[in-house]
Amino acid sequence: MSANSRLTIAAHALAWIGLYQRQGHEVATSEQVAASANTNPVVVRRLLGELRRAGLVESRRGAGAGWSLARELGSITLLDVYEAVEPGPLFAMHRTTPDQGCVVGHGIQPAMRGIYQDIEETLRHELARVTLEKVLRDVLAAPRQPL
Amino acid sequence: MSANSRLTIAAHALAWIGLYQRQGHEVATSEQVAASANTNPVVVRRLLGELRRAGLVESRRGAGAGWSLARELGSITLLDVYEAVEPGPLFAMHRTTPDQGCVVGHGIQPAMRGIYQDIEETLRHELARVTLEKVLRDVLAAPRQPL
DNA sequence: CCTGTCGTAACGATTATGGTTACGACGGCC
DNA sequence: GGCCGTCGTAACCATAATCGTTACGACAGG
Repeated sequence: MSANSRLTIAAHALAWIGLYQRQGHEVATSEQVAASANTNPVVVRRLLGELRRAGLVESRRGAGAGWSLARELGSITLLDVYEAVEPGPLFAMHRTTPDQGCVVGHGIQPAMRGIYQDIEETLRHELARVTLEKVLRDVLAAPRQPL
Repeated sequence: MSANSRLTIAAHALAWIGLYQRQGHEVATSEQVAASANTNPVVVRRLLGELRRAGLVESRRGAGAGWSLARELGSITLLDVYEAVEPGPLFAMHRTTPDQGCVVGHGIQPAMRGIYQDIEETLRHELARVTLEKVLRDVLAAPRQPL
């Protein structure tokens, strides 16, 4: 499917910022998040920008600038993040219109549209069950490095 | 997500072949299916080849060659087709290893892996609920062209 | 005014998809 | 045995998305 890591990186960023704020800090910088995710600050700023448009985070400019959560981790779900950073549908229709003179060509798109809608609805429901609070909890539950 | 149409075209091909066989024909050619789906015969052959590897269809070569179902439409589910034509996972991890010295960087991948596994399991369950028999039924139920 | 960070444009590398052409392999049929 | 239609598959290209990177203006606090 040529999956992408946008949802993963966005969740990583939110978890990082949430934990950082619980440690008493006001804002986190894209550079800090990028260092943790081992990627480029611009990639982080782009994704956080989409999360800001969705009302999940806020940004401050100027000196001492950075990012902060606009909502509690417990009130943000993976569905919120998914909708913020993943534009299109899960499955695509034909790139060109099927032969409308053929019975199958005529009926296939309405049929698949209905089926895909049900499936995506279920996916959204599953994503909505996972809060970023749970993500951070799972992150912190990972076994420590053995020495 | 840059969704693709592989599942859609594969389902289209199976429905077309199934209906064609119910009309008394032995085999269907990639050219016929491609005409209905309004794409190139090679694209159809490539997808049908993957379905053949999964044991869903059979192909005959030589004169009077073509494709036929290896199973009844009622015993093929969208999950079978999905697994045959969609290689990767739905969501990807980071392209590079996150900073293992950071608590979040260290725990994020195990955490997301578990969450993604649950979600994909639900998706597979939903796909398994839809048989190609139902797809064809929905296709034939599409409203006829009004004149 | 200086400095650190955001915001965003621009570009390139990489990858997946899908369309196309080409051609050998195969197997019924005359 | 040769012909012909179809599969099987390689090769190539166009397109698009993602991700990394560089660059630079905008902004605000000290």
